[in-house]
Amino acid sequence: MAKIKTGKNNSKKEVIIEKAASLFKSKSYTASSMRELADMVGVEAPSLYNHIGSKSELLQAICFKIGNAFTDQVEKIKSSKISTPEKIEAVIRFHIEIMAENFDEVYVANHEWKHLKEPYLADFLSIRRNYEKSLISFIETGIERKEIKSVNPYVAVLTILSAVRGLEFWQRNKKNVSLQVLENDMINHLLNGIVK
Amino acid sequence: MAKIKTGKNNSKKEVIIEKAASLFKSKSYTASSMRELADMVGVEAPSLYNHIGSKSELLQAICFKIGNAFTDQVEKIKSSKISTPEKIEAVIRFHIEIMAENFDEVYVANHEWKHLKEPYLADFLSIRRNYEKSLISFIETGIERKEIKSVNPYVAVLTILSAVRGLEFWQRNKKNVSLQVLENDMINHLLNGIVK
DNA sequence: GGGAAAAACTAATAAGTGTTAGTTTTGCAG
DNA sequence: CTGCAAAACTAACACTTATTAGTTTTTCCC
Repeated sequence: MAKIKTGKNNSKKEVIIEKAASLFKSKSYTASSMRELADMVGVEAPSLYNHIGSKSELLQAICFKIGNAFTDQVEKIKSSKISTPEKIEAVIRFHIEIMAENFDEVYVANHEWKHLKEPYLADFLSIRRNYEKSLISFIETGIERKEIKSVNPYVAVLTILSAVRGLEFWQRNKKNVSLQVLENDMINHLLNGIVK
Repeated sequence: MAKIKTGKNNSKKEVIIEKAASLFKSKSYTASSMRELADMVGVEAPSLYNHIGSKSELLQAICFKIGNAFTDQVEKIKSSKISTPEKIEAVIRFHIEIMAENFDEVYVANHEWKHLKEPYLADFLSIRRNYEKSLISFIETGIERKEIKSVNPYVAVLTILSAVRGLEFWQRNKKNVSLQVLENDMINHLLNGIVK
């Protein structure tokens, strides 16, 4: 029995997950009710359970979709032979890209992962830790190769990742600053600073 | 009738707010119950209402305490006659300082302000917007004075504020990186970059 | 069109929510 | 020691929560 297609090329389960991401983003996971989600989907709450297992399964789907997207991208960069500044530039670019395409999901993964249940919480944190380690080793290699100043790699990664995460605040100024300016300026700032 | 002092020099209301910040930080505002908070204070839930008006009043107290702390500091810098890079350095330093001293409150203000009720939500957002504007005008002045590269001021502020906000992730590595290294490295990174 | 599976519905449950009412205990001023 | 106010308590309310059970409707292949 083929899965039912609704509208585009998404199963109903995927539609529910998308709407859940939007709802969880605007109201937070705990403050979102299955009844509200059902309203958005256009159905009564119990009907959701014909397609999903539970509320927390929705959060899991969102968090791991995003976690895996970032991990996949960083693995690609790891195996490419470009300079360290170029690697960092590539990281910032795919962060912005993933965020632009999956804004709600990224937001939810960043803000609501705390409400994952074990063992998913531990798994998610492990994914994040590994991702961080990959970036730290980029910086370490760059320092060895004298491409990067002799800084504390952990602090550099913290600074870069935090700055990039802050893109979630950018939306409200969409009109004033284009995606291109944002991307290029942030890369320049994080690589070369802003002092003349 | 003097306020009752418990332990140090805090009224019971202040103790409740402190515990609330700790609880809201670890479980989020919506997922925290007044019964849990009461447990932490060592009292039954209804007794809390002898000292506070409501759950959301606690969130208000936390958010505006932090919002005002940041506003006060930025006003001081505004009226000091130092160079723009020095101003930015000062901003980063007091962010780290306020965060080190009021970790839970800063975390809650950053993550849970969404659950403020009107008109407090609008007030809080207004405080934040004004704070951002102050920083943007620092950068603009710096560009005029040729102290700062000709960058988009909004993006520069977004980058700096986001990086500094990311300090909330630092705690788990307290052992590895000292506060001094963190502070100095981040300032250097955000001013001068990391590329050799 | 008949039949089966998928997915919708209504009704209900058990647990947890913030908060109020009413009462008892505590702690201090005179 | 008396009296009074502050602050604790228990009991309860009105509501919302995620989820299950049981039933009816819809969808779709043959």
